[in-house]
Amino acid sequence: MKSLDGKIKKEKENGFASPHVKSEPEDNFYPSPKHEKPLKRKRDDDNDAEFKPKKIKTENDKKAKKRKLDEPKKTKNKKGEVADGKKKAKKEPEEKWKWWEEERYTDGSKWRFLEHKGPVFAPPYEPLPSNVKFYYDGKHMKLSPEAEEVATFFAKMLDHEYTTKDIFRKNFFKDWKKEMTSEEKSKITDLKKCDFNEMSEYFKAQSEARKAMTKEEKLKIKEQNERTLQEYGFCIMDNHRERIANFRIEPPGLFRGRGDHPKMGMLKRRIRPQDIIVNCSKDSKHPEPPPGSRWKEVRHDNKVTWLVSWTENIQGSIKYIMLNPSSRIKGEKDWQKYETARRLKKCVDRIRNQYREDWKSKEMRIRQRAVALYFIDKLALRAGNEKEEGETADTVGCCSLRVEHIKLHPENEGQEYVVEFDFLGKDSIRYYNKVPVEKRVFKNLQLFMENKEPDDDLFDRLNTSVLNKHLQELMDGLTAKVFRTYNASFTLQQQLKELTNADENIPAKILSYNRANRAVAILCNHQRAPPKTFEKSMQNLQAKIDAKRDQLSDAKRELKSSKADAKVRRDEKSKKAVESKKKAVQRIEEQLMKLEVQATDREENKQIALGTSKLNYLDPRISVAWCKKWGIPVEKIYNKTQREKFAWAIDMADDDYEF
DNA sequence: CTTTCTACTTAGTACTTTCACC
DNA sequence: GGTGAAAGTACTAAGTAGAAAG
Repeated sequence: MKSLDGKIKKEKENGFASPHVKSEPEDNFYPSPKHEKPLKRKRDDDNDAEFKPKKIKTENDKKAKKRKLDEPKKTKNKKGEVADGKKKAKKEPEEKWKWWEEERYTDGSKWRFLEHKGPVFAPPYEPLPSNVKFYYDGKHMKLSPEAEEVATFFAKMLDHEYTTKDIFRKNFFKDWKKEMTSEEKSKITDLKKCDFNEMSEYFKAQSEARKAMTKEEKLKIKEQNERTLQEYGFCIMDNHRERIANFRIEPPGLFRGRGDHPKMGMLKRRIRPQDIIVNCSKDSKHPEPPPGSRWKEVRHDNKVTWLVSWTENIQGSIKYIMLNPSSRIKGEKDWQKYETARRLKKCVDRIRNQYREDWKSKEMRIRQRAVALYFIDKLALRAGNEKEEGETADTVGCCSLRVEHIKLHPENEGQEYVVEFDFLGKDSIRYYNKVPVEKRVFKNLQLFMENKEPDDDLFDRLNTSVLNKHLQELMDGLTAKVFRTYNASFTLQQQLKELTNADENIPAKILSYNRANRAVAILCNHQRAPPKTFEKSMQNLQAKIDAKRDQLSDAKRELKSSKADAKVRRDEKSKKAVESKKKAVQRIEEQLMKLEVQATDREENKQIALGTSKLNYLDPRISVAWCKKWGIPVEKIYNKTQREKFAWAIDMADDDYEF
């Protein structure tokens, strides 16, 4: 039974960042070029933009435009753009297709026309030069190309800790042997006797050489990449040229799952044309397989969004090539997600009352369902599908929690009915939290845990499918994950309201935004490994602070002496000197404060990742509205990629948007 | 009903580029 | 103009959820 030291855990009081003021690293803000949007069309005048896919719904009375052919946009690279003249920041957006002003398909189909060039395969294996040798038991051994390739995968990871892990080594060795000739197999029987060092050194040298390339060489590569992107990185879907997210096939290598993965080290095999299923429209120009090869299959299924798929050999799951988040097909779905969350907002009170009632149910399954839902709602836990044991790392979500993952404290640090959670969630990220719960919940948990072993399911009468079926009855389209979206977005909106101070300048407001964002990230338990350079960069910052302090005391001393001087001399000049010294002191004090605040900010962000919530949980219209309301350029909040993904929100949200 | 399959979203990290500073 | 940190991007694993199969 796991008992964790109470001190290691991070503080996590359901979520809110401590309220210091801090400044963001950067503070050269351009004076808001006022994000002008000529009166956007209103999406709906009745009530909030309802987004119901699969239902016939004409976007308010407005006649939606037909999806018709407008010329595919040329996508120039940024360099080209700069070349063609003064910065015309405004020019691009105007010619962008506004898919959100068009009607959606209501028949479950995802497209009418789809044409693409197929995937880009991993480059073929290049055998090592003959001077780079592999040694077995101290003796040079020339490997067959197949065995050599797999050996290089291991050699490339030599510096990594996981090549020392037993499971990794065992899995690797087993799969490596499969690639060996029978001779090799009979010779190489012990991984410990394998010396990959020359190979490893060779790759390091290669990567150094790559870094040391001349400007011209680098540019050439860049141009080649750009050509590949233009050729394979886009497709035509319903008359629009859309960016593909991942048009390159995953190269072979050694699988590294996250956390304690039983399959780590296994060989991820090379994908060939005959493994590939292509999806496109019948009347499109079909992608050509590489000369001398053929596709596994070409199909024309417009009920799905993917262009290419293949089955991966580690878990046997299917991988897909799909479109970029900026595409219509992803954007519509994203928008819809937030509309579902907004519908939940309207009925969440009812649902909460209902599950509270259900805590008293005489049926065990209903009580379990109600307690689980309470956790999902209050703590933003994931649903917790069951997983095949031994196939993946041992992680859980709400429905799959086991008895060993919680501890009950009738009384803890002055609070009653505290539940202590400690488990590994998605990506083997630890979730640790101590939360006071209502007495009824507490009593129910005691009941659920009675006569169970630590590794028994806490909710033995519940799974995600049962839970979701129930949720579906409470609200159309409601599933467990909607609660995460809802609570995240709601928290952002509420925190922005609370933290934004009208009198503050733009950097301070952005700081507040980041704080609100951080509150959500904490709620959703979005963590990251502290950056490798963290300690160092923290030290650098501290050094800067110290230097600033010294500078400050110097300045103060000077001020003092100039004051004394002025007292004696009593002339204009020395008075002026005093004034300027005063100013200097003030300026330095300000700078010092900023640095200190920056340090706090960075410290607070050490293990918290803001990106995931920003990209996946926060209704972008809340952020856009906030920017508009306070005259903050959207660019301060969203970088270019993010602005492309959220173009719909940027276009449609007014400053008074309410989630 | 349970299990398996499929399609899609969400996730952290490694790598690459940009930017601020000397 | 060189360097190191920060920002941005690419990558792909790991989830959710619903449908199909057994």
